[in-house]
Amino acid sequence: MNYRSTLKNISEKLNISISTVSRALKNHPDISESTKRKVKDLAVLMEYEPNTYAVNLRTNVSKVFGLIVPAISNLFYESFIAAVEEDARQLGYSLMILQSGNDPVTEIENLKLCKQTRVAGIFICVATHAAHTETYLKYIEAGMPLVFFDNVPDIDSCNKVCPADEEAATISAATIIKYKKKKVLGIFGNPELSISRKRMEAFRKTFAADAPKTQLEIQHADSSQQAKEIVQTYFSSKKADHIFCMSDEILMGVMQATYKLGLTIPTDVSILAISNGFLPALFNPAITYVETSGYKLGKLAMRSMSDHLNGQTFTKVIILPSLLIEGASMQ
Amino acid sequence: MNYRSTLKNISEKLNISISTVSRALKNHPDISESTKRKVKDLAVLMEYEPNTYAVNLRTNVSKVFGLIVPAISNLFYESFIAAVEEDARQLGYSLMILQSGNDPVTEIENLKLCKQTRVAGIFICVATHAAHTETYLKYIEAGMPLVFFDNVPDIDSCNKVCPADEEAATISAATIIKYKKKKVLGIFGNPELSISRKRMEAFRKTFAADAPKTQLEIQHADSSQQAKEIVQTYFSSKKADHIFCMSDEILMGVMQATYKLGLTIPTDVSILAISNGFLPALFNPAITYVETSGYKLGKLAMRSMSDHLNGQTFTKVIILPSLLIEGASMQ
DNA sequence: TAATCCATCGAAATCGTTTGCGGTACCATT
DNA sequence: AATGGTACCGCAAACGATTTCGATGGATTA
Repeated sequence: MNYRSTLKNISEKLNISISTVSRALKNHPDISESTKRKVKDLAVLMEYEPNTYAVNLRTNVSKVFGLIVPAISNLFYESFIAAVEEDARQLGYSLMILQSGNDPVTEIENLKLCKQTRVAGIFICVATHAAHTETYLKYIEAGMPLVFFDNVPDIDSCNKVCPADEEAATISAATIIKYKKKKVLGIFGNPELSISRKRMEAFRKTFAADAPKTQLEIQHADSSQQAKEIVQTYFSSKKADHIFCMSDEILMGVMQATYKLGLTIPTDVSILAISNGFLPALFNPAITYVETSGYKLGKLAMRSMSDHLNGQTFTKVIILPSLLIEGASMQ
Repeated sequence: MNYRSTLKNISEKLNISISTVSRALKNHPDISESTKRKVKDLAVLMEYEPNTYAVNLRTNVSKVFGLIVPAISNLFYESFIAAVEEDARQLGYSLMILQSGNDPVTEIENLKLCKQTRVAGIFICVATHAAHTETYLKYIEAGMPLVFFDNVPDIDSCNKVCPADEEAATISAATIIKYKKKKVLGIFGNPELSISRKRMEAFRKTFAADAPKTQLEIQHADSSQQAKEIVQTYFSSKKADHIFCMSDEILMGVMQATYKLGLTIPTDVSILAISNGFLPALFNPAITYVETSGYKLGKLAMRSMSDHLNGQTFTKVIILPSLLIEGASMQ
């Protein structure tokens, strides 16, 4: 690379001072048009590009956002990342993406790395078992622009963007009730996750209120494999006329179990999931789902970040509304 | 953040010079053990962390890799990224991820950004219609460590890691021949992509050599939607006993078409795909596929990058061997 | 005793950019 | 002729870390 193209370099060739070159390139009013022209022309010719590190060192801010997720290989995060990247580019920022592997220790390392890199802000979906409330608070109090998304800590005064967990579960339950299902198997994720808890409680509550006679069985699965086993075990003794899946991962396991069991959808059993939207369209019949879009959430997250960066002091919690997308997995 | 913790800061509190502090923290032999202790203790206490920008400005290298992909939301790239991120972390590097959106202009912008950021190296999967051979060469000649992956340009002397395109297609064809399929519909991606061309040619060649009497029809699809339409149109007039899918995206469209057409797999039509492995397991029956793992490719890419960084001067092309994973979509 | 050596440390330059402040020249007013 | 104003531009000090080249003082050796 022509790393050798610097302000000093240009200034020497033009016999003017470094400051003048710097100002000329920035259209400073102090500099005459003729000088600006000469400088700019030479800068283009020499393929001048400011040294990011020198700039950052001086200004102490960088045009980079940190983004921490449990794992990149995930339909939801993936689309979230894509959305954030799009908007970041628009604003002249780029993205440093870090995986925590759902490990609290790695998560902290990643946060440190972001701090070291002096990122302009951090998007973070906290790890399942991470309860570093103090750590997060430390960053917030130090003025680091922080936007939590999806799985967020129990901190009041911080910026969060979340899918409407309760609403999604409520809509799900209401839909199941509408179809007059009597025996429902609801599979949720790890109960230590706030998402799982919130969804489950809202789910339960809706049934209790609107269809108390429904036979409701709640189970928890940590992986799609577990979800699959739950369904297989369940159907070996009992039968349900509906299976609800809290997430894409669970949906995957459930679908495989129905294949194995030879269950026809929706006649033998109907299915409804909360999903990002990619998987449901893959099956036949298409699965009816309540959408929680990672992409849309990403857009919201960036807006929250921008607001913060633009000096908005009060924190806020943004909820992404849910949407029922009808497939053909219910009747 | 306690950005105020600098070498100068520490040196003042200890009444020693900045240089001594710097050396003490780096275990320089010139510094006495007692001084080292004092410095290190205070550094920990003050949560000292070197200013990355100052370091980079001085050394002119950063511990960041650039990674450019057409899109993050893609099963293959996603797992590739995950693998690279894992290894990068191990080596103390982090990842700057950029999407080109498959647009040559954006791709160049991203390359520039990488250059500006003085990344330690770049992983890049070039955009479909990108033929900036000169641009790539410029970077290579300037000494920028570059590793091309998956979709690579036609440049000889550069580092590439690719799935074994020919081999994957050859294995696919051989498998189809083994099952004695007579009428095969092969759907490939955009023919302008070297991947598509390579796979198609190898595919054709195998049939020509080993089963010349097979009725082979080749079609191209740019999206899963197109793949779906191709199958629907095809089956409206003719019938095939096998459909081959060059990629996950095509597989998606094909599967939806078979649903629509009411085709049973593998009795009505058998299916084989080249895939990352995620999708095939989702269907019932599971799709037989030839694996091209993004994850494994990511590992290889990082190895190539490391070698380059460690002074290996000769370039090389690494091919990731293919593997047939038997599902139940063929009989 | 003088010369040498080693262990410890500091001063200062350097990386490239930004910016406050001051300076020069020139023209227009009184 | 003295003053004020304006348009341009340069000096030099930051930003924080690294590193070269010495410097110092005490211990060792001839």
